[in-house]
Amino acid sequence: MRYWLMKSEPDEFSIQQLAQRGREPWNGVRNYQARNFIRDDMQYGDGVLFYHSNCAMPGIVGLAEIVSEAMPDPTQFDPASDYFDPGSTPDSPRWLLREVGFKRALQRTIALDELKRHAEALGDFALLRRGNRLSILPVSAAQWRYILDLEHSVGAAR
DNA sequence: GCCAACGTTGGC
DNA sequence: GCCAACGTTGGC
Repeated sequence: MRYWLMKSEPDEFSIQQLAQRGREPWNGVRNYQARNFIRDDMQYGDGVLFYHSNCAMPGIVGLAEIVSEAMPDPTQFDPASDYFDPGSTPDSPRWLLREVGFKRALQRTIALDELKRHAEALGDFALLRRGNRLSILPVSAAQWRYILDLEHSVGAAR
């Protein structure tokens, strides 16, 4: 079992929307490194930190899990989609997705700002690397536990 | 809205 | 294969 952090802009798709729908095909990933994670490294049942990006308080807002195998992202074949990729064919799809299932919302947002203050304890964390723009990134078991412990601490005061 | 960082594209 | 130009991400 592995752990991941997946970013979403709350204006596009929020943890509240995932809570309502229960599960969601995670379409629109158009980065090869993230695609390789989806294809090669994710497994059914993996844990997901749901992260809100590009918003007033970026941070981790919920927990989810991977609930499907990798499958072609249908939006790559749809000319009307923002994610349309004319270079991809159904015979050899370039972009994949997995479905993500809602687990729970966190009791409080664990903000990026707070995570930065725990950078030393978190160790090498892809989210905190300079210039990081990956929308799907790996989380170690130790980082997963540490972050979930933060949920119940008064982290904002530190 | 700004802009640093990064990935992709395309000319050569 | 190099690299400048461009587009995107995402914090601030």
